[in-house]
Amino acid sequence: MAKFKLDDTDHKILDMLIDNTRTPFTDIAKKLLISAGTVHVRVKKMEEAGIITGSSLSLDYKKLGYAFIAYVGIYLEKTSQTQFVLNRINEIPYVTVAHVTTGKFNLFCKIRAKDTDHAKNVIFQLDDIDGVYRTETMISLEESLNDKKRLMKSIFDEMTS
Amino acid sequence: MAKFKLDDTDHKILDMLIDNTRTPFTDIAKKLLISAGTVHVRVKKMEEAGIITGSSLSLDYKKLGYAFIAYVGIYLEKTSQTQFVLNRINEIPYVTVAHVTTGKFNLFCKIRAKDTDHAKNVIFQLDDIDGVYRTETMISLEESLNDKKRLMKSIFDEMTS
DNA sequence: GGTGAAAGCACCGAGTT
DNA sequence: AACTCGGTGCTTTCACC
Repeated sequence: MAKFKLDDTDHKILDMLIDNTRTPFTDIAKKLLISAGTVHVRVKKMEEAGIITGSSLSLDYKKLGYAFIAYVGIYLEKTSQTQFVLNRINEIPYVTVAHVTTGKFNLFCKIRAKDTDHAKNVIFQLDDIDGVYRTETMISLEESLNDKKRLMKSIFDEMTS
Repeated sequence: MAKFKLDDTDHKILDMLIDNTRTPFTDIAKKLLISAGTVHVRVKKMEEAGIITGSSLSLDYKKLGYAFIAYVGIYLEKTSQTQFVLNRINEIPYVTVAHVTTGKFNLFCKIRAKDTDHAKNVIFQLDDIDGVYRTETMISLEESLNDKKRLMKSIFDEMTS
């Protein structure tokens, strides 16, 4: 888990790829005044180092009829059940991410559903897992994703300062 | 925001691209026993319809020294300040996503930081925003992302049933 | 660690069925 | 809507710096 050394060029390559993984390496090369081969080698190295773990499509879930987002906090009967419950949670496809947390809840997850009825169904599934004592739901009325470029820039500035 | 009609072929194309946006269309074509041109046309249509909104790199933030994740619930003095505070929140690069919510909190966000010290700093920034009455933090000890393919499959099964 | 050129493919539009 | 096909341009490798 050691920090990996990224130089200015790596950073600029990531910056151009982060919001469009299909940006041609030739375009990147032109902009950075290096050869396309170099871009290729550097991307490959970042992949091998595990910095770049993959590339994923961004889909508009609203257009697919899945506009409902909620966060569900989960209280367990005993913390020793954490792993078991986490495994059960991850079997539910409508749970997009789950966390083991400190604070109020033992577990915490984000769900994506069609509508309130569907969400109710998912939450009932969560409630029904053995060891779950109680759940608490927060419904998202509006989601605003932050720019990944901004975070990258901060991480990079931090590295080089 | 109407549902878009995706057939089995579209679904299979998305399925192959969702975890690797650089999968060659010729590979997809071979697997689906259609021509690469058809794959191209269908992807383009899904882009035009706004189903596919983009593609993004997945990075290992732990390897970049940003292993700390927390969720912060925000109580406002007045709900009329929601938009103002949301805008301020989105200026902080370490906030990766923010939501307007019902339930306990008025706003809810996810932060990514280097360590507890850094997180403290980010949370103090949130606390300092005009109109924020109080915040409540849940620290993630472990994050487990769910497979996007599984959600896609469920969405698709639902569409065709 | 970078280059530039060359070979191999992929992309993508035009024309056809 | 889907296919084929060809021009264009991207990727990837390799000998060399």
